[in-house]
Amino acid sequence: MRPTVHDIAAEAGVSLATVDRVLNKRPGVRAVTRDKVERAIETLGYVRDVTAANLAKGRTYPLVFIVPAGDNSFMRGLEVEVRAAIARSAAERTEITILSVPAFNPQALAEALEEAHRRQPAGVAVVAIDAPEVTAAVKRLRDDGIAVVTLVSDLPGSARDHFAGIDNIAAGRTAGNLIGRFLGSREGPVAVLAGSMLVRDHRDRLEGFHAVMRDHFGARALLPVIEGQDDAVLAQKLVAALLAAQPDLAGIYSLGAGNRGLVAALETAGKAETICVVAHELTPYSRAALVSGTIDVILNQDAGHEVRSAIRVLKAKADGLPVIAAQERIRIDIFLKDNLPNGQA
Amino acid sequence: MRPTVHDIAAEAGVSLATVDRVLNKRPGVRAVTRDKVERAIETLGYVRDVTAANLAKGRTYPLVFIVPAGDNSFMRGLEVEVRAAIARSAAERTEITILSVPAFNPQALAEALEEAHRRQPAGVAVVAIDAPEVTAAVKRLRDDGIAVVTLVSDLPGSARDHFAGIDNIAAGRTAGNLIGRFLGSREGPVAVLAGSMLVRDHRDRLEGFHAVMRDHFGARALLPVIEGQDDAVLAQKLVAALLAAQPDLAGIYSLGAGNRGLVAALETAGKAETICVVAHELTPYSRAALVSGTIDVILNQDAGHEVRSAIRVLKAKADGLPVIAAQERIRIDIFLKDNLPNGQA
DNA sequence: CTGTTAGCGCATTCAG
DNA sequence: CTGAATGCGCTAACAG
Repeated sequence: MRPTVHDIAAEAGVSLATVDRVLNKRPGVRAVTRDKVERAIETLGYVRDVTAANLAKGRTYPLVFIVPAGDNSFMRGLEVEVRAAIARSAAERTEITILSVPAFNPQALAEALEEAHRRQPAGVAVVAIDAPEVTAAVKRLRDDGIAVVTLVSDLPGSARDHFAGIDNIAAGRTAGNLIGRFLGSREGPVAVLAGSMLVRDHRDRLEGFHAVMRDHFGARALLPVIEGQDDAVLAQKLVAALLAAQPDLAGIYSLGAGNRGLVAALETAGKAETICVVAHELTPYSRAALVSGTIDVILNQDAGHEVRSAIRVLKAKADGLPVIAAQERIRIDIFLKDNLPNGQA
Repeated sequence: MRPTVHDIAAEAGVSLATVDRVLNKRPGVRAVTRDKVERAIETLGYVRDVTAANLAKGRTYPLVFIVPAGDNSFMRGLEVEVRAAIARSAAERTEITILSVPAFNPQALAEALEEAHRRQPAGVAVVAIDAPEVTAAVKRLRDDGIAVVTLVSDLPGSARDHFAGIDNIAAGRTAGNLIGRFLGSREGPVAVLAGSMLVRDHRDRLEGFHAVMRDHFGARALLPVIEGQDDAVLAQKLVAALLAAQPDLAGIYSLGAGNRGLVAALETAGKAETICVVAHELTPYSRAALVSGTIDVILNQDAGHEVRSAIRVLKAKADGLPVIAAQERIRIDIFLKDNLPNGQA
């Protein structure tokens, strides 16, 4: 049987309360006494039973998640994962509230952060927009002792505690490498379809993509970026125009959402098979297009992992505990039709 | 505050003990009483606090992991993950023993399973070899009420409760698709380096690979499989001979271990840059070769995920609880140099 | 500064 | 068949 607080109390010749005080680094213990207890902890090899501690504390963590509204499938999937986390609230001692905000609207996001602030939660997770008013709102939260984690899209240079998302520069590089190699010696330019340069993740992906294309596939022409606002209808219109204007288009990197529109345009133009397409995020639509062959590769971030990581980090920060960075790293998944998971999405 | 056993006892007008009896489906409760309690549970929306239950029970799960010995980096990484799980034993209420056995030796493995049996654990996780004596030993464990999970390599047709590993046919297909597309119109045959056809995972990968090459890249010549016994020295010798015999070799699919030997042979022959190589398992060696460009793609299974999944399943089976299959699915990771995680491995 | 005591939510004797 | 009482390992008033 592993040692308990009783054992260390006996070993040190003190009471339970004193042991608890040094265990939780609370004041009101003489240095000598503290030493005795710490020695006992050491010699007995005591490790605290966290679940028992939580049971006794009865502590819960009120958290707020701020997620963009709209019909972006990835964001809807993200919200599903947050709701799944809500379903686990009891076991995880969390109380999660979801705040929905219009997409690509810095003003609205800043207001949502204020709303979150008013609720005085232990932490806030937010899909960020890279804008000064957002950075300012995050700072106010932090100044008030509320932990902040950016989710999916980061806010570098802000006071946020942590970013729960993928390395988007690496994602862009991966896309470039795959498109470059898949096209091989085949002729024709490559286009990029983005959502908006207002969000950091899209900017980073573009940067990584351009870097690889420049360094390793310099002969390949790159067309100017198209911004589809992550909107399926707009994306379809823009891509249709692109296909008409560039009959010899060889590849498309779709680094944002709106893949439904992209796929529709490709299929309408009868180009589904011939153009090499690398897209982001595994959703029911993109999945179908991968299986049918319209999309060749999907780069994905696991929204479930991101949400669970954000919660772990938020709880740790709220308790002033350190975070094991390596454990919280979100991986860039690569899916071909052959390694598609059978499950959800 | 969420309802507790006390609340439901009060609501149903019975004692705690009775509530506990129906909660844990123990006998000795009249149907009427049981109904009353179940109704109370329903109306109050009670959900049991598992951590408190575990605390009260003080139950632990003795588990045995059987892992092949030798200098196979992947297996050593797997063992590291099992040791990490041992470090978490306190929190997870497990007591894990590791048994080491010579690789590719069905006889030795069957004996290790007997040794595990003697310890009377709640469950056994085993990297299987597809052989009758192993299947028989697994059956004896199961007949004795001990849960069995195969790890990494499965034992289809046996009595094992679950397989914690990837879909190796899909992995082989993925490898075929990537090699086929990367080579494009380039001429030259493709070779396959395996460990041993004695283990199911290698056989499955080969099957998937052949299927895709046949169906989608029919023009590409496939050389007979080379078996390197997952041994670096042997693999190096065999690959060196292959390179000498096939000067126009275009690609290699390394579906087992022994990548150190493969890489050494390629670099010695000065073919590191020119031949397209797809290999399995991210280890320090394969990682370095991916970064240097000798290996083009690494397919990986996350040993940490596999170990954690095996433990979850073993505990659930030991308690007679169902397993959520989708949640325990192990994904096939694809790594290019661009999306390599910075962490371990 | 230190000790006593009473729970947290649940499981389990042991009586009745 | 059912209930009262006790304890799991830890925390938190409240006394001293």
